[in-house]
Amino acid sequence: MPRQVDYEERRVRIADAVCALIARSGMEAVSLRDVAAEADVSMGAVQRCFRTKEDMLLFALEHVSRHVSERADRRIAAASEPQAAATLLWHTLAGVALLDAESRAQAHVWLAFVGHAPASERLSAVLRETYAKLHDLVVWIVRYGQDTEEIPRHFDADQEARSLLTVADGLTMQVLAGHQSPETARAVLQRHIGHLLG
Amino acid sequence: MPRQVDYEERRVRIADAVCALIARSGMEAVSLRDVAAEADVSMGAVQRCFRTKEDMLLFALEHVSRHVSERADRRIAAASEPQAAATLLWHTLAGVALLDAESRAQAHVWLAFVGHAPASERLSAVLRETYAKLHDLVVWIVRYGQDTEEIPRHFDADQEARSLLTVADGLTMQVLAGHQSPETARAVLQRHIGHLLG
DNA sequence: GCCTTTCCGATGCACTTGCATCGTATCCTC
DNA sequence: GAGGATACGATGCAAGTGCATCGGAAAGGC
Repeated sequence: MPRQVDYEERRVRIADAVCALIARSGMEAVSLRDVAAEADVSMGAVQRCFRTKEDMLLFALEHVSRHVSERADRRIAAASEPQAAATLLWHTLAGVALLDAESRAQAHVWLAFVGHAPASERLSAVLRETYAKLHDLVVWIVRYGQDTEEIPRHFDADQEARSLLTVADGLTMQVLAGHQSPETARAVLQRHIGHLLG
Repeated sequence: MPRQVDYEERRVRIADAVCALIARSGMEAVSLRDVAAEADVSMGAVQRCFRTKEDMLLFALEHVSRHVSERADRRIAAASEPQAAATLLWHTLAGVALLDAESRAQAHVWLAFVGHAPASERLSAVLRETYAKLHDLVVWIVRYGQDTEEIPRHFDADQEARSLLTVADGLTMQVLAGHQSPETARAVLQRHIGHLLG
């Protein structure tokens, strides 16, 4: 058998490079050569990992999606002792909104792909799937909050989850656009969660 | 004197072509040739109107910004008889969120430019300026609503305006991403405005 | 009718793009 | 080691990019 390479690791490395490039100069600055240079591999390696450029971009999006989803899931699964629903909502939505500085690149990537969606049905499908998962997650937390009586029963979990996710997305966008600072964004999110607590 | 041309009209025509292309296939599909073809003018004409491609994109963004701002302003200025603040908010924010089908292209453009912002300080400045104007406008409406006693005094106009604009942006994004239909988006917006009415 | 002045469309050019190709270096099995 | 399969990096290539150039078309003043 021949020389073995951890393709998965390399793919992730390349995906990170893609994210960095998108965050720095936007989606249309992503060329195979630049990606290879950023990831510090040869172009041949990139081509071996991904059949086409679109495959590469798709993987990068899935990479970010996975990151966001898993971070949100962990918040819940890892809670050995029960947490307040408000706390869960806060961490989950703050994570989804990608407000902290380290998530900024991912926020850019997410936005770039939403903008790119009409051009690629495959990308669009990944986006919708991720949104659906996040929505279900938020619904679950809201219901959980109602079970623990933190959140009054008269709220419609589905509607409230939709609102919260919308706010998170809006914050992502406005922080990226420079219209809000991460701090004011966090405040907005806090207030919206506060509304649910009776 | 030589043959005269209405440059402004042509610039707008080209900007519309840019928007159409962005909406159809994303920002990175915008080439001078394609723009010229879409606007049904020659490449030479495009080059005469805009010194560089970036100038063209900048004008397209300003075009959309102007469109959004003016539509919002008109809602208020044209109201010869006083309107309910709730109605003003509704129309203004629905306009900003670009929910109707005809605004879909503009929503795409807006999103594409937010994604492109880090690559161009000039673009970024236009975005921030537009956001600032819209924010001031929404603040004004909220205060107006407080003056007419539609909206309780205890609400902080600045904070509420920030929230509302955030929701509008989030809706733009989620509708584009295919996670919400324009109908559910409108419902979310309605509910958020409803919260303000005591 | 001519001439000046502005505008236009085609073409050229240097460069970058995504992808294909190919000889070589690398590693595992035997 | 020897052999063979695999991954690699450099190079090639056609297509497309933004921008510069230039000959000629159109439109008014004299």
